[in-house]
Amino acid sequence: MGDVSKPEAILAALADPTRRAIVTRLRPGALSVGALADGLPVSRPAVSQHLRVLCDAGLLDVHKSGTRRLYQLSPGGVQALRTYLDGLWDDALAGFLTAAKSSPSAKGD
Amino acid sequence: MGDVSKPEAILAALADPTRRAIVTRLRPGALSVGALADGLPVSRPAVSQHLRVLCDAGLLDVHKSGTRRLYQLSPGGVQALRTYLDGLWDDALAGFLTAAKSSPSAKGD
DNA sequence: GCTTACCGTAAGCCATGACTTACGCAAAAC
DNA sequence: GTTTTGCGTAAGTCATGGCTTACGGTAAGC
Repeated sequence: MGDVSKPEAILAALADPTRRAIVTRLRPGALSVGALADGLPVSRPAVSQHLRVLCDAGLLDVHKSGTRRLYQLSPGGVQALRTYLDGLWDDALAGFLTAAKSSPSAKGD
Repeated sequence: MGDVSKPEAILAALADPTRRAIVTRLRPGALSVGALADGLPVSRPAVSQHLRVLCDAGLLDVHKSGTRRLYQLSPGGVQALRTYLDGLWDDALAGFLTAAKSSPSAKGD
């Protein structure tokens, strides 16, 4: 489904505080929608909508268990963002080192 | 200034497409506000506002050079988000492995 | 000193999206 | 078969925030 996990979608998904709270609550393990909503300050339908966004971004995985749906973190989505940040980190560090050379700043070079 | 670089602020900052475009344009090296806005489909003040958000999140560093201000990527901000994702990845993988054991899935085990 | 270049800030407008209630559907319980 | 539980979807409301134009302020150029 949403296994492409583009960094843009993941960043957009993790931008919302409620969605980050959902992700945090899912870190210990999978939870049903009701259990998830029970510890959040929003209604259950709101949680469902957020879960859709998170799943669509590839951050969550869902599997049906009887009448309930268990949501859990998907390593693939997290990995996609990590890869993006690795490249960004590389460029940021290179730029930092370049700037360090250009600016004396009396640090001893 | 914003060297604390909380993951929440960084995620919120990187959620906007324009701000991601700014970050992308800064990957090769530092740029002034005018040069930055010149390659973006928004006005210069809009870029200034985005730069403020990015700086506040700890993702960008600024240093004055005459009448212009050079903005560049800050490794610290990127690192903060990487650290957050490392922990998230750890939990996601653990949950994935636990689920793999619980669900036979008739894949050969 | 005056002009020009470069930039940040303020005020206002408008679209995106997060939340709510109401509804419909599927699977378990009995 | 009927009821109950658990969940997703639809429609509508309202706040957040991204964009614009207008303005003020500082450093270089002449």
